[in-house]
Amino acid sequence: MSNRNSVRVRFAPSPTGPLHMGGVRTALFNYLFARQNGGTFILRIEDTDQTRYVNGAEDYIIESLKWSGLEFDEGPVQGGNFGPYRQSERKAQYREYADMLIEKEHAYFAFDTAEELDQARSEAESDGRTFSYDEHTRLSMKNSLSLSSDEVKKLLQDEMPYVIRFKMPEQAEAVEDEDMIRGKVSFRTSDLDDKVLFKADGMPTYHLANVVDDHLMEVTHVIRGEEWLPSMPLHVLLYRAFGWDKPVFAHLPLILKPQGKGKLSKRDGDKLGFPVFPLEWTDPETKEVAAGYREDGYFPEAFINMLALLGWNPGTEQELFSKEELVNAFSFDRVNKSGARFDPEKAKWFNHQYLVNKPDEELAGLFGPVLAEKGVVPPSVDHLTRIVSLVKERVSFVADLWEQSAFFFVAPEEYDAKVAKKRWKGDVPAFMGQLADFFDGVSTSWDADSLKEQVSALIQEKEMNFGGVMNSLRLALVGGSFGPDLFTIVEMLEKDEVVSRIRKAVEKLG
RNA sequence: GGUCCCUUCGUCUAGUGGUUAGGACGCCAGGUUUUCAUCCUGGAAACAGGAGUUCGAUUCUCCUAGGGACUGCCA
Repeated sequence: MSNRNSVRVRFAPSPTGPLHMGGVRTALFNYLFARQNGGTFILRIEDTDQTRYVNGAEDYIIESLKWSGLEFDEGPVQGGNFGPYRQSERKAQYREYADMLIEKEHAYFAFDTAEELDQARSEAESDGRTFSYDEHTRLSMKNSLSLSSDEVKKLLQDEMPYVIRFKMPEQAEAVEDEDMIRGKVSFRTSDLDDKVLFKADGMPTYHLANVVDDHLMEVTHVIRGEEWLPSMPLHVLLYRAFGWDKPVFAHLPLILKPQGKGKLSKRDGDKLGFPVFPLEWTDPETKEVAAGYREDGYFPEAFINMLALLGWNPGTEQELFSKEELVNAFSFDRVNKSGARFDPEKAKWFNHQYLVNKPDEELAGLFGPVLAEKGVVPPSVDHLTRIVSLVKERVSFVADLWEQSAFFFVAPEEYDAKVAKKRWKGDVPAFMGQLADFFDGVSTSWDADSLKEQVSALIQEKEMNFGGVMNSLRLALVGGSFGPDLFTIVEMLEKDEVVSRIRKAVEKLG
């Protein structure tokens, strides 16, 4: 590594489908660590499996990171000094490194067909064992270790398909590594098998490509999901076989499903009604649509904040963090070892916090398109801003502002039956007619305070029940028993509208 | 099955060899709002089990149980 002091980390997803929220969190922790250390955040596309490549997945990954605000410094879009950043475009070099290992006798050719391997596996299974391609079995398989050099030469000349396997050291030893999150993690080589490094289709496997690229790209810290922990010893051994310094590893805890067993999956989202993907995704094959946080109305800052607290905590009681605050506060010392169950309710709470803290003008701007969708002629910016300020504390999402404020734009067509039954009775209906006449006759300034004063006086004069009248008036104006201060509503609705809504209610409710 | 990782309220988590085991989400109750929501106050709610070390373990060690990941010419 040329420059040991500068931190270089990478997020290396495989374009086999939409990026999972767990993937975004992995990217986030890489990003935070890079920014905190003035380092470089790299995006590398690991597309070595041609059979699993999904169209549009790479664009999806890039757009997801962009939406999440995780800008990378080097990657397939903007390039960099260590490109290309797609493994398919680095294809040529991997063979060279595989050959290097063969030369050093750390790897060998294996000619076993998929069928032969399947057979070996099922035979072992019927014996109650598990087949492992390792020092005990490799000599009974078809490879350059078991065959004579002439035989191998001939097979190669005949263009017999083959893979290149790593030769796990025969001498039993413990492979240890100091993980940034887990501390010392140890495996015995005798438990490990001879993994394929180079496939018959001319592409490297993840293990080879990953180690070679991390080395070539001068990656200093490998921050990835816990699912990679079992392959850590192989990777350590590969670095050693190449004679390279290994990066520092950090294996992140998994994100588990909200209920039941196992890690979070796409199905959980469908079942429990929350997104597992940052952006909406339409499967190019089935046309199935999977929900996204963006489309569901989450703010990227809230999404990122929520994700950061899933597996990491600041050690203080602070829960709301801007991206900059996260960069400063983040530390691997405070990343948990155990998997974290995802809680959709808490995700909503985060969004609510961000929504409430947003300036009313900004929310009004975001609310505009929702109104347009509802066919409402948008009011002035000032008016809309005021409406938003009155109802924003009641919602978690911009789209929900509609149900809390629709009555400001559209007169109610229906009235909450329960409220009507409880309030709209006795001498109230008759009084409501008088109230409409009163409002109609108001010639003084139309503002909440003075209207409240006058109406209160009227109620007192007629010896009406204040609560009954107020709730009935609310029912007439709003259609239900919810919403902000009643006289503020009266003021904002303006005289004609208030009068007409009361008369309409009197007519409809009798 | 094998290997490895993990284990504090329902969930996310803080924490210490001696604490009333703290906070947040959610839930419940009361207050404010003559509505609803917000907000405020309060409440229920956890150290997986068993040994050992120790004057004393939730904290250290071991075992058990439970959970998870991996075990592919997938990543």
